[in-house]
Amino acid sequence: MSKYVKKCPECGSVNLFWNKDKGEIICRDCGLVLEEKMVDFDQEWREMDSEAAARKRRTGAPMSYTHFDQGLGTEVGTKADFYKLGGKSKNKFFRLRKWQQRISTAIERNLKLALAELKRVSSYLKLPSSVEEEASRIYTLAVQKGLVRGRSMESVVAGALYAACRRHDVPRTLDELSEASGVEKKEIGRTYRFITRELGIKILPSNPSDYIARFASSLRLSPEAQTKSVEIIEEAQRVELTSGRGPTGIAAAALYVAALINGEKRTQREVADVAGVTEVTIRNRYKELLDELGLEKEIKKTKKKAAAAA
DNA sequence: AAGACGAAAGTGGTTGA
DNA sequence: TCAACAACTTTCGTCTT
Repeated sequence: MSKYVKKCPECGSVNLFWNKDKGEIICRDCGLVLEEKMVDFDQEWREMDSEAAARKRRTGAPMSYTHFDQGLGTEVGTKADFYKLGGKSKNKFFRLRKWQQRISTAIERNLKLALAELKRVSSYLKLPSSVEEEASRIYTLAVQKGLVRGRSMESVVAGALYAACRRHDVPRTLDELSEASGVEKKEIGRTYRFITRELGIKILPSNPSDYIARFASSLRLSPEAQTKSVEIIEEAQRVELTSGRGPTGIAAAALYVAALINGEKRTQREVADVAGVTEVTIRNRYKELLDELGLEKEIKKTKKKAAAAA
Protein backbone atom coordinates (compact mmCIF):
# COMPACT_ATOMS: atom_id res chain seq x y z
CA MET A 1 0.00 0.00 0.00
CA SER A 2 2.82 2.29 -0.88
CA LYS A 3 1.02 5.17 -2.46
CA TYR A 4 -2.39 6.32 -3.41
CA VAL A 5 -3.20 5.71 -7.08
CA LYS A 6 -4.18 8.73 -9.07
CA LYS A 7 -3.56 7.35 -12.51
CA CYS A 8 -4.79 4.28 -14.30
CA PRO A 9 -1.76 2.04 -14.81
CA GLU A 10 -3.26 0.77 -18.02
CA CYS A 11 -4.01 3.93 -19.98
CA GLY A 12 -2.65 6.64 -17.72
CA SER A 13 -6.01 8.29 -17.39
CA VAL A 14 -6.79 10.24 -14.27
CA ASN A 15 -10.49 9.80 -14.81
CA LEU A 16 -11.10 7.27 -12.08
CA PHE A 17 -14.28 6.27 -10.40
CA TRP A 18 -14.13 5.03 -6.88
CA ASN A 19 -16.94 2.73 -5.95
CA LYS A 20 -16.45 2.49 -2.23
CA ASP A 21 -19.16 0.00 -1.47
CA LYS A 22 -17.64 -2.56 -3.74
CA GLY A 23 -14.06 -1.70 -3.00
CA GLU A 24 -13.37 -1.11 -6.64
CA ILE A 25 -11.68 1.72 -8.41
CA ILE A 26 -12.69 1.82 -12.02
CA CYS A 27 -11.00 3.70 -14.83
CA ARG A 28 -13.67 5.54 -16.75
CA ASP A 29 -11.60 5.49 -19.92
CA CYS A 30 -10.47 1.91 -20.28
CA GLY A 31 -12.68 0.18 -17.72
CA LEU A 32 -9.86 -1.39 -15.78
CA VAL A 33 -10.77 -2.32 -12.24
CA LEU A 34 -8.03 -1.55 -9.77
CA GLU A 35 -9.00 -3.41 -6.67
CA GLU A 36 -5.77 -3.68 -4.79
CA LYS A 37 -5.36 -0.11 -3.63
CA MET A 38 -8.31 -0.12 -1.39
CA VAL A 39 -7.79 1.90 1.69
CA ASP A 40 -10.74 3.99 2.66
CA PHE A 41 -9.27 7.22 3.92
CA ASP A 42 -12.59 8.82 4.58
CA GLN A 43 -14.80 8.66 7.57
CA GLU A 44 -17.59 6.30 6.82
CA TRP A 45 -20.00 8.53 8.71
CA ARG A 46 -20.88 12.16 8.60
CA GLU A 47 -21.69 14.43 11.49
CA MET A 48 -25.17 15.76 10.92
CA ASP A 49 -25.55 17.40 14.30
CA SER A 50 -23.74 17.33 17.59
CA GLU A 51 -25.86 14.57 19.03
CA ALA A 52 -25.26 12.24 16.13
CA ALA A 53 -21.62 13.16 16.23
CA ALA A 54 -21.36 12.17 19.86
CA ARG A 55 -22.97 8.88 19.11
CA LYS A 56 -20.78 8.05 16.18
CA ARG A 57 -17.46 9.38 17.24
CA ARG A 58 -15.09 6.84 18.56
CA THR A 59 -12.39 7.15 21.08
CA GLY A 60 -9.54 4.74 21.34
CA ALA A 61 -9.53 1.63 19.29
CA PRO A 62 -12.67 1.21 17.22
CA MET A 63 -14.99 -1.40 18.58
CA SER A 64 -14.88 -4.04 16.01
CA TYR A 65 -16.02 -7.56 15.44
CA THR A 66 -12.71 -8.19 13.82
CA HIS A 67 -11.34 -8.22 17.34
CA PHE A 68 -12.49 -11.38 18.88
CA ASP A 69 -14.01 -9.97 22.03
CA GLN A 70 -14.65 -6.51 20.62
CA GLY A 71 -11.90 -5.27 22.87
CA LEU A 72 -14.15 -5.63 25.87
CA GLY A 73 -13.23 -8.93 27.46
CA THR A 74 -13.65 -9.49 31.16
CA GLU A 75 -11.99 -11.88 33.50
CA VAL A 76 -12.67 -13.12 36.97
CA GLY A 77 -9.99 -11.44 38.97
CA THR A 78 -6.83 -13.08 40.20
CA LYS A 79 -5.05 -13.44 43.53
CA ALA A 80 -5.35 -9.91 44.93
CA ASP A 81 -9.12 -10.05 45.28
CA PHE A 82 -9.91 -13.15 47.21
CA TYR A 83 -7.96 -13.02 50.42
CA LYS A 84 -10.86 -11.23 52.06
CA LEU A 85 -13.27 -14.05 51.39
CA GLY A 86 -14.21 -16.79 53.76
CA GLY A 87 -13.82 -20.51 53.05
CA LYS A 88 -17.11 -21.08 51.30
CA SER A 89 -16.97 -18.10 49.05
CA LYS A 90 -13.36 -18.84 48.37
CA ASN A 91 -14.30 -22.19 46.92
CA LYS A 92 -17.06 -20.65 44.93
CA PHE A 93 -14.66 -18.09 43.66
CA PHE A 94 -12.25 -20.73 42.42
CA ARG A 95 -14.99 -22.67 40.75
CA LEU A 96 -16.26 -19.62 38.95
CA ARG A 97 -12.82 -18.73 37.84
CA LYS A 98 -12.16 -22.17 36.51
CA TRP A 99 -15.43 -22.22 34.62
CA GLN A 100 -14.90 -18.87 33.14
CA GLN A 101 -11.50 -19.86 31.92
CA ARG A 102 -12.78 -23.03 30.39
CA ILE A 103 -15.58 -21.36 28.50
CA SER A 104 -13.70 -18.34 27.42
CA THR A 105 -10.56 -20.14 26.41
CA ALA A 106 -12.48 -22.50 24.19
CA ILE A 107 -14.49 -19.84 22.46
CA GLU A 108 -11.85 -17.19 22.40
CA ARG A 109 -9.12 -19.40 21.12
CA ASN A 110 -11.38 -20.51 18.34
CA LEU A 111 -12.33 -16.96 17.50
CA LYS A 112 -8.76 -15.76 17.49
CA LEU A 113 -7.72 -18.43 15.05
CA ALA A 114 -10.78 -18.06 12.93
CA LEU A 115 -10.58 -14.31 12.61
CA ALA A 116 -6.94 -14.57 11.64
CA GLU A 117 -7.95 -17.00 8.92
CA LEU A 118 -10.80 -14.73 7.90
CA LYS A 119 -8.43 -11.81 7.53
CA ARG A 120 -6.10 -13.86 5.44
CA VAL A 121 -8.76 -15.02 3.02
CA SER A 122 -10.38 -11.63 2.78
CA SER A 123 -7.14 -9.88 2.00
CA TYR A 124 -6.33 -12.54 -0.56
CA LEU A 125 -9.59 -11.71 -2.29
CA LYS A 126 -9.04 -8.00 -1.76
CA LEU A 127 -12.37 -7.53 -0.11
CA PRO A 128 -13.29 -4.15 1.33
CA SER A 129 -13.14 -3.84 5.09
CA SER A 130 -16.90 -3.45 5.40
CA VAL A 131 -17.29 -6.98 4.11
CA GLU A 132 -14.58 -8.30 6.37
CA GLU A 133 -16.29 -6.68 9.31
CA GLU A 134 -19.64 -8.17 8.39
CA ALA A 135 -18.12 -11.60 7.94
CA SER A 136 -16.50 -11.37 11.36
CA ARG A 137 -19.83 -10.48 12.85
CA ILE A 138 -21.49 -13.42 11.19
CA TYR A 139 -18.77 -15.76 12.33
CA THR A 140 -18.96 -14.52 15.89
CA LEU A 141 -22.70 -15.06 15.94
CA ALA A 142 -22.22 -18.53 14.51
CA VAL A 143 -19.78 -19.44 17.25
CA GLN A 144 -22.07 -18.11 19.93
CA LYS A 145 -24.87 -20.23 18.58
CA GLY A 146 -22.61 -23.24 18.52
CA LEU A 147 -22.96 -23.70 14.78
CA VAL A 148 -19.32 -24.46 14.24
CA ARG A 149 -19.51 -27.76 16.00
CA GLY A 150 -19.12 -30.58 13.54
CA ARG A 151 -17.85 -28.28 10.84
CA SER A 152 -14.37 -27.17 10.12
CA MET A 153 -13.48 -23.69 11.17
CA GLU A 154 -12.25 -22.89 7.68
CA SER A 155 -15.49 -23.79 6.04
CA VAL A 156 -17.51 -21.63 8.41
CA VAL A 157 -15.12 -18.74 7.82
CA ALA A 158 -15.53 -19.18 4.10
CA GLY A 159 -19.29 -19.41 4.44
CA ALA A 160 -19.42 -16.26 6.53
CA LEU A 161 -17.33 -14.40 3.99
CA TYR A 162 -19.47 -15.60 1.15
CA ALA A 163 -22.60 -14.43 2.93
CA ALA A 164 -21.03 -11.06 3.76
CA CYS A 165 -20.03 -10.57 0.13
CA ARG A 166 -23.53 -11.26 -1.03
CA ARG A 167 -25.06 -8.90 1.48
CA HIS A 168 -22.80 -6.10 0.34
CA ASP A 169 -23.41 -6.74 -3.34
CA VAL A 170 -19.78 -7.56 -3.89
CA PRO A 171 -20.31 -11.12 -4.96
CA ARG A 172 -17.40 -13.45 -5.35
CA THR A 173 -18.09 -16.81 -6.88
CA LEU A 174 -17.91 -19.97 -4.84
CA ASP A 175 -14.94 -20.91 -6.98
CA GLU A 176 -13.04 -17.82 -5.92
CA LEU A 177 -13.84 -18.38 -2.26
CA SER A 178 -12.84 -21.97 -2.61
CA GLU A 179 -9.52 -21.10 -4.18
CA ALA A 180 -8.74 -18.52 -1.51
CA SER A 181 -9.73 -20.60 1.47
CA GLY A 182 -8.82 -24.08 0.34
CA VAL A 183 -12.27 -25.34 1.24
CA GLU A 184 -14.29 -27.32 -1.24
CA LYS A 185 -16.93 -25.47 -3.14
CA LYS A 186 -19.84 -27.60 -2.08
CA GLU A 187 -18.70 -27.49 1.51
CA ILE A 188 -18.74 -23.70 1.46
CA GLY A 189 -22.16 -23.73 -0.13
CA ARG A 190 -23.43 -26.11 2.52
CA THR A 191 -22.18 -24.15 5.52
CA TYR A 192 -23.23 -20.93 3.88
CA ARG A 193 -26.79 -22.15 3.58
CA PHE A 194 -26.69 -23.60 7.05
CA ILE A 195 -25.48 -20.52 8.88
CA THR A 196 -27.66 -18.09 6.97
CA ARG A 197 -30.67 -20.24 7.79
CA GLU A 198 -29.75 -20.68 11.44
CA LEU A 199 -28.94 -17.03 11.95
CA GLY A 200 -31.95 -15.88 9.98
CA ILE A 201 -29.87 -13.83 7.58
CA LYS A 202 -31.85 -12.83 4.55
CA ILE A 203 -29.96 -12.67 1.32
CA LEU A 204 -31.39 -11.72 -2.00
CA PRO A 205 -30.25 -13.63 -5.02
CA SER A 206 -27.25 -11.84 -6.38
CA ASN A 207 -27.65 -9.58 -9.34
CA PRO A 208 -25.73 -10.50 -12.50
CA SER A 209 -24.71 -6.89 -13.09
CA ASP A 210 -22.71 -6.96 -9.87
CA TYR A 211 -20.25 -9.23 -11.61
CA ILE A 212 -19.91 -7.15 -14.74
CA ALA A 213 -17.24 -4.68 -13.69
CA ARG A 214 -14.90 -7.36 -12.45
CA PHE A 215 -15.36 -9.75 -15.35
CA ALA A 216 -15.17 -6.99 -17.95
CA SER A 217 -11.96 -5.80 -16.44
CA SER A 218 -10.29 -9.20 -16.61
CA LEU A 219 -11.38 -9.38 -20.23
CA ARG A 220 -10.11 -5.88 -20.92
CA LEU A 221 -13.39 -4.75 -22.36
CA SER A 222 -14.19 -1.10 -22.90
CA PRO A 223 -16.53 0.81 -20.59
CA GLU A 224 -18.96 1.01 -23.48
CA ALA A 225 -19.17 -2.74 -23.65
CA GLN A 226 -19.66 -2.82 -19.90
CA THR A 227 -22.51 -0.38 -20.04
CA LYS A 228 -24.04 -2.29 -22.90
CA SER A 229 -23.92 -5.56 -21.02
CA VAL A 230 -25.59 -4.03 -17.98
CA GLU A 231 -28.33 -2.76 -20.27
CA ILE A 232 -28.71 -6.21 -21.73
CA ILE A 233 -29.05 -7.70 -18.28
CA GLU A 234 -31.70 -5.19 -17.34
CA GLU A 235 -33.62 -6.00 -20.50
CA ALA A 236 -33.29 -9.68 -19.81
CA GLN A 237 -34.62 -9.23 -16.30
CA ARG A 238 -37.60 -7.38 -17.70
CA VAL A 239 -38.49 -10.34 -19.92
CA GLU A 240 -37.88 -12.74 -17.07
CA LEU A 241 -34.99 -14.56 -18.65
CA THR A 242 -32.97 -14.40 -15.50
CA SER A 243 -34.99 -16.08 -12.81
CA GLY A 244 -33.75 -19.44 -11.73
CA ARG A 245 -30.57 -19.06 -13.75
CA GLY A 246 -27.11 -18.75 -12.34
CA PRO A 247 -26.18 -15.08 -12.21
CA THR A 248 -22.65 -15.72 -13.41
CA GLY A 249 -23.89 -17.43 -16.54
CA ILE A 250 -26.12 -14.49 -17.36
CA ALA A 251 -23.36 -12.00 -16.69
CA ALA A 252 -21.04 -14.00 -18.91
CA ALA A 253 -23.50 -14.21 -21.78
CA ALA A 254 -24.35 -10.51 -21.54
CA LEU A 255 -20.67 -9.66 -21.68
CA TYR A 256 -20.12 -11.95 -24.61
CA VAL A 257 -22.94 -10.34 -26.58
CA ALA A 258 -21.94 -6.83 -25.57
CA ALA A 259 -18.41 -7.52 -26.77
CA LEU A 260 -19.75 -8.72 -30.11
CA ILE A 261 -21.93 -5.67 -30.53
CA ASN A 262 -19.07 -3.38 -29.69
CA GLY A 263 -16.74 -5.09 -32.12
CA GLU A 264 -14.49 -6.33 -29.33
CA LYS A 265 -15.04 -10.01 -29.84
CA ARG A 266 -13.91 -12.40 -27.15
CA THR A 267 -14.17 -16.15 -27.53
CA GLN A 268 -16.71 -18.04 -25.50
CA ARG A 269 -13.82 -19.83 -23.89
CA GLU A 270 -12.25 -16.60 -22.62
CA VAL A 271 -15.49 -15.30 -21.18
CA ALA A 272 -16.32 -18.68 -19.73
CA ASP A 273 -13.00 -18.83 -17.91
CA VAL A 274 -13.24 -15.51 -16.13
CA ALA A 275 -16.87 -16.07 -15.21
CA GLY A 276 -16.28 -19.61 -14.01
CA VAL A 277 -18.94 -21.21 -16.18
CA THR A 278 -18.72 -23.42 -19.22
CA GLU A 279 -19.05 -22.41 -22.85
CA VAL A 280 -22.21 -24.44 -23.03
CA THR A 281 -23.89 -22.31 -20.43
CA ILE A 282 -22.86 -19.16 -22.22
CA ARG A 283 -24.25 -20.58 -25.45
CA ASN A 284 -27.57 -21.39 -23.83
CA ARG A 285 -27.95 -17.97 -22.23
CA TYR A 286 -26.68 -16.34 -25.41
CA LYS A 287 -29.26 -18.09 -27.50
CA GLU A 288 -32.03 -17.05 -25.14
CA LEU A 289 -30.84 -13.47 -25.23
CA LEU A 290 -30.86 -13.41 -29.02
CA ASP A 291 -34.28 -15.03 -29.17
CA GLU A 292 -35.98 -12.80 -26.67
CA LEU A 293 -34.33 -9.46 -27.27
CA GLY A 294 -33.76 -8.30 -30.81
CA LEU A 295 -30.00 -8.36 -30.71
CA GLU A 296 -29.18 -10.06 -34.01
CA LYS A 297 -29.56 -6.78 -35.86
CA GLU A 298 -27.09 -5.02 -33.65
CA ILE A 299 -24.52 -7.72 -34.11
CA LYS A 300 -24.97 -7.68 -37.87
CA LYS A 301 -24.62 -3.92 -37.84
CA THR A 302 -21.19 -4.07 -36.27
CA LYS A 303 -20.19 -6.86 -38.60
CA LYS A 304 -21.06 -4.71 -41.58
CA LYS A 305 -19.17 -1.80 -40.12
CA ALA A 306 -16.13 -3.98 -39.67
CA ALA A 307 -16.41 -5.21 -43.22
CA ALA A 308 -16.77 -1.69 -44.53
CA ALA A 309 -13.71 -0.58 -42.61
CA ALA A 310 -11.62 -3.35 -44.13
C1' DA B 1 -6.82 -25.10 -37.04
C1' DA B 2 -9.59 -22.73 -33.89
C1' DG B 3 -13.86 -21.47 -32.53
C1' DA B 4 -18.87 -22.07 -32.39
C1' DC B 5 -22.68 -25.12 -32.05
C1' DG B 6 -25.66 -28.79 -30.27
C1' DA B 7 -26.85 -33.48 -28.48
C1' DA B 8 -26.50 -36.69 -24.81
C1' DA B 9 -25.40 -38.31 -20.44
C1' DG B 10 -23.96 -37.15 -15.69
C1' DT B 11 -23.87 -34.24 -11.22
C1' DG B 12 -25.51 -31.80 -7.08
C1' DG B 13 -29.22 -29.49 -5.12
C1' DT B 14 -34.18 -28.32 -4.47
C1' DT B 15 -38.97 -29.53 -3.93
C1' DG B 16 -43.06 -31.85 -2.94
C1' DA B 17 -45.40 -36.10 -1.74
C1' DT C 1 -37.09 -40.17 2.95
C1' DC C 2 -37.38 -40.69 -1.83
C1' DA C 3 -38.31 -39.54 -6.58
C1' DA C 4 -38.96 -35.99 -9.99
C1' DC C 5 -36.95 -31.97 -11.72
C1' DA C 6 -34.25 -27.86 -13.37
C1' DA C 7 -29.87 -25.84 -14.05
C1' DC C 8 -25.41 -26.65 -15.11
C1' DT C 9 -21.35 -29.48 -16.53
C1' DT C 10 -18.63 -32.77 -19.26
C1' DT C 11 -17.74 -34.85 -23.36
C1' DC C 12 -17.76 -35.38 -28.02
C1' DG C 13 -18.91 -35.02 -32.88
C1' DT C 14 -20.00 -31.67 -36.55
C1' DC C 15 -20.20 -27.29 -38.81
C1' DT C 16 -18.17 -22.54 -39.79
C1' DT C 17 -14.69 -19.10 -40.38
